[in-house]
Amino acid sequence: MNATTQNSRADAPTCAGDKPTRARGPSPEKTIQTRRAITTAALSEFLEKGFANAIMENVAKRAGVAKGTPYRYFATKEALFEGVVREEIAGAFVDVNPANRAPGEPVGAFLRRTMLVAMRDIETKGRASIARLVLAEGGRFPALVDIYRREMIEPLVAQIRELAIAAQANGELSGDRLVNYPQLLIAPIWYGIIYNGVLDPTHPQNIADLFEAHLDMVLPRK
Amino acid sequence: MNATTQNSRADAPTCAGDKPTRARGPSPEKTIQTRRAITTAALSEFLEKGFANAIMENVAKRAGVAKGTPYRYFATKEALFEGVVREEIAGAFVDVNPANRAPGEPVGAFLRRTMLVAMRDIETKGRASIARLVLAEGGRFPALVDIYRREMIEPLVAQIRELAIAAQANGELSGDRLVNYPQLLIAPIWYGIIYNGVLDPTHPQNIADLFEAHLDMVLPRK
Amino acid sequence: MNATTQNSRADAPTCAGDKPTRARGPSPEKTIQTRRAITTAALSEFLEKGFANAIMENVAKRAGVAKGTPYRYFATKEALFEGVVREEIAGAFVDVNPANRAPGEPVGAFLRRTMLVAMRDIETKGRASIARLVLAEGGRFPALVDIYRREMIEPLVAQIRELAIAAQANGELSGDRLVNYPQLLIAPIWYGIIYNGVLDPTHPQNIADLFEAHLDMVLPRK
Amino acid sequence: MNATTQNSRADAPTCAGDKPTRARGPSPEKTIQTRRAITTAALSEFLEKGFANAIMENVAKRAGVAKGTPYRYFATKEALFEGVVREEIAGAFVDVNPANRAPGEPVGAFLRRTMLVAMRDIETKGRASIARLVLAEGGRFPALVDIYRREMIEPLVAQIRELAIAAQANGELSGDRLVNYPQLLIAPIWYGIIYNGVLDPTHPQNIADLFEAHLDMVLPRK
DNA sequence: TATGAATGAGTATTCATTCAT
DNA sequence: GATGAATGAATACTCATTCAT
Repeated sequence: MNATTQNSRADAPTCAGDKPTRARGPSPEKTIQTRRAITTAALSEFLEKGFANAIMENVAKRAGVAKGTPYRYFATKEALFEGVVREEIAGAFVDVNPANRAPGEPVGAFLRRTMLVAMRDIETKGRASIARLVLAEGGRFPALVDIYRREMIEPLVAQIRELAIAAQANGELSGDRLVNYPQLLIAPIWYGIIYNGVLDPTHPQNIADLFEAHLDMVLPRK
Repeated sequence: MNATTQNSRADAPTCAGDKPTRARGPSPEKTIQTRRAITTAALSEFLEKGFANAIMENVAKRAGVAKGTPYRYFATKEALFEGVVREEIAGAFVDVNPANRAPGEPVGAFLRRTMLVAMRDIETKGRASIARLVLAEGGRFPALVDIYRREMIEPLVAQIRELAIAAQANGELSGDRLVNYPQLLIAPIWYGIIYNGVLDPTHPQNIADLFEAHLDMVLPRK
Repeated sequence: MNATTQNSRADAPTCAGDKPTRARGPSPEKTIQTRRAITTAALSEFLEKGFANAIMENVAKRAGVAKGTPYRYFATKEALFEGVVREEIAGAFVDVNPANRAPGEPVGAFLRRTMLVAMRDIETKGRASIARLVLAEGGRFPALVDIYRREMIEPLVAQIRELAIAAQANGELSGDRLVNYPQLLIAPIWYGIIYNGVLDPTHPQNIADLFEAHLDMVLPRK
Repeated sequence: MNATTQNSRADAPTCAGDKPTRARGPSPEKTIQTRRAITTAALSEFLEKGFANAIMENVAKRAGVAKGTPYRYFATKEALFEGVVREEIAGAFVDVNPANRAPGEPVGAFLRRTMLVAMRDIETKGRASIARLVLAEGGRFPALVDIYRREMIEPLVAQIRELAIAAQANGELSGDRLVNYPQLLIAPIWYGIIYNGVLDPTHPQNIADLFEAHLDMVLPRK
């Protein structure tokens, strides 16, 4: 807010006439950094422990701030959780916009070069973790699930339905099952997510491979 | 089921054909009733609130017993949770034993008359709920997941793999994707489970329909 | 372990006309046995854990009876404790009655052949344990301490005072310290009791040796 | 004692001779006050009730803090007990270092002007109470007893042994009983401690008088 | 008399949240 | 804005005691 007015104060044992280059007042950059440190720390904590077992003081420690500081950014633990997960959800969308399909490009090919590619790093980019968090805590945070559904699931399913229609039109697909149940296309991805996260974390499956095999069955190349 | 344990009184050696020897002390039947009341109550509580938010005293209240009574049966909240879920898991197995396939019966037909049928009541019989509980709490209860995987997932996937091989052999199935990834067959079920439980409980999908559509794509009739 | 004790009932599947030598109704001997089993068990439990940490159910188990049985003999845990300790106190008295001193026998000699001898088995006979129990729990059980003082300490100290007077009279003892503070004679015994029980149980002192050295200083032979 | 720790604020580098740099956060002095209030309260509670019957909430109340506050300083009731008793033990040592004996001063005289004097306020200074606490709870807190033995008993007994040797050398003492059993010198003190604390609190003995009479018998003046 | 299932008052402990500095 | 000491509601768990059988 008051840009460049305030110093971290510790840096400013300013006695008479000893004035720093920057004026006093809170530095907005620092605030933003602090906030990011807190959300990052909180995400880790929530991913590791789940909401109920996450401890606010741990979040503060991980972020390198005092116990009370997170409360300056989020009024409650719940608000922190929702805020953090909401932000992460926002960046996790997988886009298979039919408009990007090249003219004459088979739907299968299009999905392979877009969605399948996105699946390669679903684990490393944290998207799978967020999905698991939503699954585990969704029951207690319907608002979060609403966002997730609205921003992630529904748009994706809608795009897939369009693609299914196109695939039906160009003969790649026989029958209307995928048109009626476009979710069937992403079901293996969810399976991979829960398998790797919960069912058998010690023997993780490659989600992309799983998805590719599924594509091969449902939308065979050629 | 617990006939052996509970009838200790009825089995007791009686004299002139009349009343049992064991005349003193509390009745074992009551114990069994109490235990059942507690596990039932606990299951509801855990399903509603999750492990961390379940309150032992609520369990007792729901069961109509005193606060301390559940501790006579389960040493800790954790033991209660594991005990209850374990018992439920035991009764949730879906069996598609290939040995039950009629000679000459197409694999698709077999799956439709066994697995698809089982899916009709997956929600009402509590199997879906248990699956969700395992998903939500599995991170904190690896032992539970181990059981679930060992008793539910792995046997089922093994059976499916066998069926996939059979399907490949009799020409129902082209390619070996389902042989390599038999999980793909049940992925839609998991999707339905998490969809109905978390992603959009207000618009539940019919899991059987979803599964049937999937079967139609992967193992078309005729 | 308790097979022998507990099946007293199982051994008597008495049917019609098969009548035991003893009539029915409670056998007074058995009652007495049960009572003794309980007090013995309770003493061990209290000695091991102290009053507060002693558990009634453990007492019952050690005694080979059901949880409720001790309550038929002692109304409360406190009553059990007091009853048990009281009984033990009764049997622990060390008698140095001056009347037993042989005519002309030096007081020192008399004490060596009576009290010193009693000290040899103070640990093995449980007298030291009881003393420690009284010390540790006396604060919470003044009534117990009253008994202990009245039945053990005061009579003993009175006897010692008499002996001190006699010793003074016959020239064994110079000065009236032991007449005024007869407790000084038994102080080393108490020291030994607390040393062996609390201060350093791993290097127990021989209480009799300690007491003898003390006697040698205070009432030297010849 | 804690001068170093507590004056951190006063020591802070100040500018033109005015207010300290550390302007933010709670004051460390208050922390020290709180801690002391808690340990003091805890000591009273433990002395009155013993460990098992002491109630944490009472400690907090006595200290004038909230129920949770003691846990900021001591992780558990046990830690609080050990911490408090440990601190008290540290300040309770009775020193009769032979090096302080004046040249030519009789050992008896030395003990009268050092140890006997220390005995005058053994009850008022809380040393007797601590000893009783160690006696009563030592069974459950061996670590505490270890400290007590290492810091109090053993050094004292070692010093007494040295003095006994000196007394033997200068003819004050005949025989080697006190050299072999130096504990005999302090036995009356222990007797007084347990007598006043447990055996007959309503008729407390003057421990110093008791000890003096003992000295008179063992190390007579002149 | 004896049994042991059930009771529920009593307590240690945790941790989100507040607020004086 | 930031700090971290203090707060106190919430809860798991224990165990003496009761009483129907």
